Amino acid sequence: MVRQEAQREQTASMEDYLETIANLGEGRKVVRVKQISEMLGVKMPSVTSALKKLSEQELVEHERYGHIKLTPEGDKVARDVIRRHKALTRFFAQALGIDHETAEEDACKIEHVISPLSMERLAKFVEFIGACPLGRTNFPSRYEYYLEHGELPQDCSNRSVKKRK
Amino acid sequence: MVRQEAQREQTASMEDYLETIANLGEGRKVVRVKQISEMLGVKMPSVTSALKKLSEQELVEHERYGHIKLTPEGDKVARDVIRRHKALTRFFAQALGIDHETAEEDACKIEHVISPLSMERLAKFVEFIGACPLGRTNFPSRYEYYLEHGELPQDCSNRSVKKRK
DNA sequence: CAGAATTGTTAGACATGTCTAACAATTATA
DNA sequence: TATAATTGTTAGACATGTCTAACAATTCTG
Repeated sequence: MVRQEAQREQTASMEDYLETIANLGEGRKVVRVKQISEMLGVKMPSVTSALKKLSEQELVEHERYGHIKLTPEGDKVARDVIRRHKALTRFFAQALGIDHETAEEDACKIEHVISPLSMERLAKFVEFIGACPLGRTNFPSRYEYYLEHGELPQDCSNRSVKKRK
Repeated sequence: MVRQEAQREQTASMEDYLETIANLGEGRKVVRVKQISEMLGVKMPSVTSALKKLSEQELVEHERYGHIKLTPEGDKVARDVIRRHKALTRFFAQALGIDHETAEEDACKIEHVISPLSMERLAKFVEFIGACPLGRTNFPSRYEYYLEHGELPQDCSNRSVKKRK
């Protein structure tokens, strides 16, 4: 319950800017203030202002009216945000069966606040159910049945565990 | 990626205050500014200021130097935050095997940003693995093996699925 | 019950991050 | 290439939520 700001390196906002710049810059594409502003749903002056802060921290290279580019350090931070984002999206979509849009929205929020430990475990969970056929057949199918019918499938009781031959 | 503030009823901060007041008030206990401030790790003037806002919204009853109490509406909001908090804590602790302290911290953050759909699914997931013995035996035990050894347990491969008799 | 200790409030500063309005630079095009 | 359209920046307002310092009320205690 205690809210003792865990001294994150970056705020959620700044992480969003870095993430967006990395995504827009994929494949050496030129990144523009306008694009960033549209992607994040903010006005251009907000972007300019964020770029100024990120430049001061040497996470972004940016000169007036000029190019926008992540520094190696900025890229490192961005990659990490993107890694969390992807793992969370996979979790919501693949493990919980959430529609992709909602999965994305939740990932966007949670990526900024989740602890490294939970993040790691969550990623492993997704890996696990993807990799383990037993996980896949026993978990998702019965889980989906449960979601749909609100009660456990027939073979899901203490008795059936033993009885099965 | 778009950050179009989903018009939450309350900000994360205000939700934290409501949640804390509800928790401190359990069993008709008197709630004090000092306690709230300690619980949330903020100074007392921050609490006074938050109480003023919440009073204006009629979520809290508070008179100068007097009692602090949730209105029925405030209680409704607080209960909902607490419900999310508990479900998230259970998920991290019971499903992912995270230590209780970290589970709490993550719940505290995520409770303010997760979508209703994901929240519901996540709760159902925890219910499911708690209720379904097949879920329990097939999922957590192999999952834990995977966490510990970094690779799948022996009976977890396409071959073994068929072979098992 | 009076002074001391504690608790609570007010006023106002500050940080973050957003916005609008006005202006400047760049780019496209007639 | 001059002008129009677009893109980007600056300046400054505003909202949220925190803090410190100073003061006020309440409660404890000798």
